[in-house]
Amino acid sequence: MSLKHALLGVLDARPMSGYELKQFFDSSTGWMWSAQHSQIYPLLGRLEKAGLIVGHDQVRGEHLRRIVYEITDEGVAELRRWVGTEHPLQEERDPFLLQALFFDLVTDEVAVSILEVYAQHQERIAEESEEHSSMLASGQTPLIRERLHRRSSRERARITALKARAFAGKAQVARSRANWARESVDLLRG
Amino acid sequence: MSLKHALLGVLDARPMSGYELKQFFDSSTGWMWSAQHSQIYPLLGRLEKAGLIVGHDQVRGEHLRRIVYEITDEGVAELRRWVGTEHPLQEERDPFLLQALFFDLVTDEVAVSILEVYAQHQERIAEESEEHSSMLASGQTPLIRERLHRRSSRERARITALKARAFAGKAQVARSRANWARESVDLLRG
DNA sequence: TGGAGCATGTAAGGGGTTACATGATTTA
DNA sequence: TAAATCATGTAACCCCTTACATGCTCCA
Repeated sequence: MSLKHALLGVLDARPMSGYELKQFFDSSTGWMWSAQHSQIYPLLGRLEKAGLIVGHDQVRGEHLRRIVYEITDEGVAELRRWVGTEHPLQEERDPFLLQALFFDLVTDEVAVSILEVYAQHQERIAEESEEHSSMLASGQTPLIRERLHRRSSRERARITALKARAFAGKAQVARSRANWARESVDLLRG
Repeated sequence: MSLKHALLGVLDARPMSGYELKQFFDSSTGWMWSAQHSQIYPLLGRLEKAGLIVGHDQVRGEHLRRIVYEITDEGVAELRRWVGTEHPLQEERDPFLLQALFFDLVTDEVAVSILEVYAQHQERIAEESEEHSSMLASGQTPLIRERLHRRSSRERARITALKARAFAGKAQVARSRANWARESVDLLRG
């Protein structure tokens, strides 16, 4: 139920429509979670039925309608409960490492070329996450500003520090994957 | 289609039954992939229908039967094709980092306790993967011995090096997650 | 006026987990 | 003889992706 709590977590900053949520997920390399709109819209409906969010209809122009969802007190309570709970830590399942496990079946050249694309991809994620982390630390992303709006300065410091930490984690993992891939390339070229 | 190629990759070392494959996946913290038997048995049937593997019935005692699957030449070709292909690199979706992103909703104590369990879990994965990596490097796991059976010593060196590298990657990622969690604990404790 | 973007939905199908179900063989 | 292990299957359900489907509004 990660998407559920990803939605609640964003709506805890400010009310949004399904369309806005989708755009937010797509920004900065998938934020920390992502989903297709076909998954978001039905889930928003279910969350409303469950009383965790409430939707308000808005009209733009004559007929273009959208539903802006706001988190309820129960929604915040559910999010807090989920965050404060230890969840079973599932097995790592990394399709790329599975592929790498069988690199002996292809030539060094092929393996190197696949590893280099992977390394670049992970480096991009690492850079974007580092960037996002420092933006959060200095309270410069649009959403963090809204989130901090009615908080005391003590709370603000804690919130920004913890959000920045999470993205630093994403960055570190990506950096470590990239380094491993670069080392592997060096080894194969050795 | 990762499980499909995980199965082919193991069967490329030696023939196995569904039951043995399941046990193999469960050994050493989920190997590089894992699956429930309810997913394995039907898939083996489909792979046989597709001609990538062939099953041979065996009987133990009077009535206990099992089906031992062997990879075919087409199976090896399919595995090689898959390994030599660049696959779309999907978004990172780490449920734990999502949870960590909202740690500001709980007390430092709760966050620390959750982070410590996570750190221990990742450290265990790192240790087991490092161990497995060096076992592979020295050709000491049961499966790698079977895999190397009919290979030249040149091939053997390359195969063990690459398999060990893949598990080294798993270890590095887990280590990096554990380090991040420990750093986070230090930060929260001030 | 046409195309990009706004906005929301449903349907089909694959991958994965949990639960249901059955029966044989070995070992304490 | 009872429990652990061997051994294989099906069914229901959830999450996610891809595709199908519709209509409005703003701007060049």
